[in-house]
Amino acid sequence: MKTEVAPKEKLFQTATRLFYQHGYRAVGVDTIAAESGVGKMTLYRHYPSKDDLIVAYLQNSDEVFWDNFEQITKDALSPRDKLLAFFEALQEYVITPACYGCPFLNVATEYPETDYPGHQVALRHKQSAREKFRELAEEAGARDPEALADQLFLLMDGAYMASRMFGAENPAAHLAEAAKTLIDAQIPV
Amino acid sequence: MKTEVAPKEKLFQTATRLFYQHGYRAVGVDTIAAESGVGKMTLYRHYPSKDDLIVAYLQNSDEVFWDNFEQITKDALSPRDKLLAFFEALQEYVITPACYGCPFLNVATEYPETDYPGHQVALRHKQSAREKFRELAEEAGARDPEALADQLFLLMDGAYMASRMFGAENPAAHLAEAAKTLIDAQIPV
DNA sequence: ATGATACGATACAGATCTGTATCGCCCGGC
DNA sequence: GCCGGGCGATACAGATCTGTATCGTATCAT
Repeated sequence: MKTEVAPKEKLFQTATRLFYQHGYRAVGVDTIAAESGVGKMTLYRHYPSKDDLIVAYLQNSDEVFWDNFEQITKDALSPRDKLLAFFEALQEYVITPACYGCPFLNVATEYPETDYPGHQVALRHKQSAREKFRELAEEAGARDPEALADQLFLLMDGAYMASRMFGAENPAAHLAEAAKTLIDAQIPV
Repeated sequence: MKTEVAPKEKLFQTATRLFYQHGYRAVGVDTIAAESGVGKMTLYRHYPSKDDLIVAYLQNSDEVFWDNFEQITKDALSPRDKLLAFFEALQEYVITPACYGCPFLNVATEYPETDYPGHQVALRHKQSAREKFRELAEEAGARDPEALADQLFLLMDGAYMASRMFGAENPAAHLAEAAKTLIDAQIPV
C-alpha cells in the first residue's frame, strides 16, 4: 500500500475538474487544496502561484488534445478522412455532459489580455490546431487550404461554445455534417 | 447647458465598455463608478447590485443586436439574401478592433451556472438567434432548416470567439464564404 | 425662498482571495 | 534509532471586492 496518489497529482486532478467546470477566476486555491484533501502549503510547494497551476493545466490539456487527435485520426486513410474523423469525434464529445467547452477559449475569455501567461498558452494551442487543419487541407488538395482550415476552425470553436452555453443538448448536433459540407465544397472526392 | 449626460447613462456606458473589453468578474463597481466620474452610491441607487448592472447591459446588447440585424437585412430581397447579408456584416465586424467577442458567450463562460441571471439572458438571446436562423432557412426552402440554422449558428459563435482569442487578425476572414457554402448546399438558388 | 431630492466623496463592514508563516506529525533513509 | 523533509492544519497579512452608512452640497420645483 505504499503508492497512494501523490499530493501533487491530487491537486492537479482537482484543479483540472474545477477549472474546467466552473472557470478560472471562480475557483480559489483554498477550494482546490480543500477538495484535494491537501494542505494549502503543499499546493504552493508544487505550484509557486495560481497562474502556474493554470498554465500547467492548460499545457496538459494541449497534450491531451493532440493525443486524442492522433488516436482519432490514425486509422483514417486520407487527409480528408482525417478531418472528417476529427469532426465526427468532436461532435460526439461536445454533445456529452462531460464537455464544458474548451479550456483555451475559456481562459482567453476570462483573461483577455494577450500577455497573460494562460492566454499565451491558449493562443499557441489554437494556432497549432489552425495550422494542422491547414496542413491536412493542403494534403487533401483543397483549392484554398487556408480558407478551408479557417472555416473548419470556426466550426470547432462554435461547437465548443455551444456546449458551454447550452449544455449537452446543443446546436453542435449538426457539426460533422457542416464540416463535411465545407470540405466537399473544396476537395474533389 | 441644462442637459449634461445623466449619471445613470454615464455609468451604463462605462460599464458597457469595461464589461465588454475586460470581462465581468475582472471589472469592479468601484472602477465603473470612478471611470464614470460618479459616486459609488449613485451607482447603487440606479442599479441595486452589480448583477443588475450586468443584466441591464446584456438586455441592451440584445436590443442592439436585433436593431442591427434589422438594419442589415431589411434591404435583402429574399430570406437567403438576408442570411448572406447578416454573415457578411458579421465578418466585417469581427475583424475590427472594436470587436471583443460576444457579450453573451462571454457571460456564459464566466458564469457557467445556468441559473445565474446573466446566463439566462444570454441563453434567451442565443435561442432567439437560433430560432431566427431557422425561420429564415425555412422560408428560403432549405431541405433541413433546423440543421442549416444550427450550422450557421456554430459559425457565428466561432467567429465571435476567434475575435476575442486572436484580436482583429483572426480566422473569421472566411466567415461569409463558409456561410454561403453551407447555405448553397441546402438551398436551391 | 425653501424644502426635498439627487449627487459626489469618503469611510466603513464583512467577505473572499492570494500568498506566507508556523507548528506538529509521520515516515523513510542512513 | 534518529533525524530531516514532506505533509496537513491553521493562523495570518495584505489586497480587493460588494454593498452600506454618512455627510456636505447643489439643484430643482413649489
